Amino acid sequence: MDELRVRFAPSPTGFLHIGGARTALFNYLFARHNKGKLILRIEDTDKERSTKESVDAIINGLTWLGLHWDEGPFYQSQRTELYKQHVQQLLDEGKAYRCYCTPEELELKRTKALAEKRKPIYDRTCRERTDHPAGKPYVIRFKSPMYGTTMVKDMVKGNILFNNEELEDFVILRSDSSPTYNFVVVVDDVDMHVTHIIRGDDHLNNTPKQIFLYNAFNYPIPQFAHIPLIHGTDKARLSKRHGATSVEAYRDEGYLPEALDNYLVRLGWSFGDKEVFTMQEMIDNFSFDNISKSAAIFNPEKLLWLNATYIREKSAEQLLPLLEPFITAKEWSYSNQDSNLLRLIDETKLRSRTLVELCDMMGYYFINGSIVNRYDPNAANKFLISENIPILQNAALLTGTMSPFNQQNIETGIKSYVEQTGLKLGNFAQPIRMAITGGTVSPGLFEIMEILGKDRVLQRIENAIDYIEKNKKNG
RNA sequence: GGUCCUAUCGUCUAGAGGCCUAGGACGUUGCCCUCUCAAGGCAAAAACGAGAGUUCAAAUCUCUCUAGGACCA
Repeated sequence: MDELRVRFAPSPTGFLHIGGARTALFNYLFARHNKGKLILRIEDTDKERSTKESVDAIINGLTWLGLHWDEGPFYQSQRTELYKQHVQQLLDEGKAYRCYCTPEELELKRTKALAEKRKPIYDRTCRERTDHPAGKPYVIRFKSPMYGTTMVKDMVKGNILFNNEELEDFVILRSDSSPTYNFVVVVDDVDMHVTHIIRGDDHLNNTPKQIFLYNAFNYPIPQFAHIPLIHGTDKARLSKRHGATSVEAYRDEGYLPEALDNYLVRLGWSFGDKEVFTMQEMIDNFSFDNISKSAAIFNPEKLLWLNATYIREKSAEQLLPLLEPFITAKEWSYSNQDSNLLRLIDETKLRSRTLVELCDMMGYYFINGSIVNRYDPNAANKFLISENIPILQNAALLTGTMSPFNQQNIETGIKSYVEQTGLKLGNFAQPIRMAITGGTVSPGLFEIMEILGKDRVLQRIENAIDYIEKNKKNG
């Protein structure tokens, strides 16, 4: 069994969030780098909190991120028989025992221990008990070693030594006969022949207990890699309070999966000064030698920058299908063959950091009638004023004479006009930009004019003049 | 409370005792380019948590403290 096998084992109790996604990514990269297998295991033993929606969110999120698994998804809820067998096995071998202590008794022992400044761990009352009082509820505890030390060898943290005296005879089966987390994880990892366990370092303290169980099952201890957690800006563990933390939310906000993957891989992992990675480069270079040991704070600004970088690198043809859901959400329509739209995307993409921004910035193109009701109010107040009526009128005149109406002609036409009149190009251009796009920000004016076409440009300039005159009367 | 982990610019990080006057990236600021906004180019500000020790030499090794975090209750 020399095949390397790793697993990603989320609980379906929420959405696939950023931290989970990064754990999945590291598992995926490690598996691919080493030509191993990635197993997806859904840890849905908590029936109260596990939902089907959450499972779907995990699967959709991983798929969207391009993190493909080789086996599974396996569901713990369907493996209860296996866990029962393993509990029985430990019982039969004398490695576990029934404990009849009641919660009240345990609480009493704990407070007493605390008062006497002893460790509040289970005192092993039932460890050697041989009677089985009928009808009395019990839990099953594992017989932990009482002395000595346990070494966790971790690819990230190094060797960590735990004192066995600190660890208690932990419960493996609750009184309602449901198995506990530490037990189930080990049974599954043994059953699935997992060789490397890559998970958040919130599990580090569970590891010695799990090592006891591996030993009890005579299974070789897997290699561990406990990766540091991701924190929010307030340094607390990343949670819903920190805004969008689910992978699907980022998708819906117009982020590209390659940007999110790239951002996440650099959170805790580095490869010299390199910042931008293709998936293949990540796979080729990934190793636990360059993982940092400390928690990382999630920085939305840098993710935005990476997303912008990836958007810029895509062609308009690649971008258009990605834009589709955002465009249709606004009830705009378009044709895939529209070369003007493709040109506009190419121009606008270097001004947008997300697909949502990109889509929003092209609104003036999708509207065919008047855009007066889309005017940016501040910009309209500044540029659509009586003093600018002559500029707009002259722009309309110029536009009317240009043939063919293309970027080149528009540019030379407008520039020579501006030169003759002694105006500044900026003073001339902004009112026109305002009239035809509804705002003060857009790609190059001459190109936008060509892309919109002569008819729409003329129409919108007229609308703008009307708007000014109407406002004059009202004001 | 106990156990465990962690500690370099605001943030992600490079750094394996001398290549460190601490490098890169995001962000910030200034300048250039320019029809607006971006992009791009150039430049700047910005960090080794504190204290002891080891060493000729410490961001790097050791210890203590401090601060964060996680787990167990």
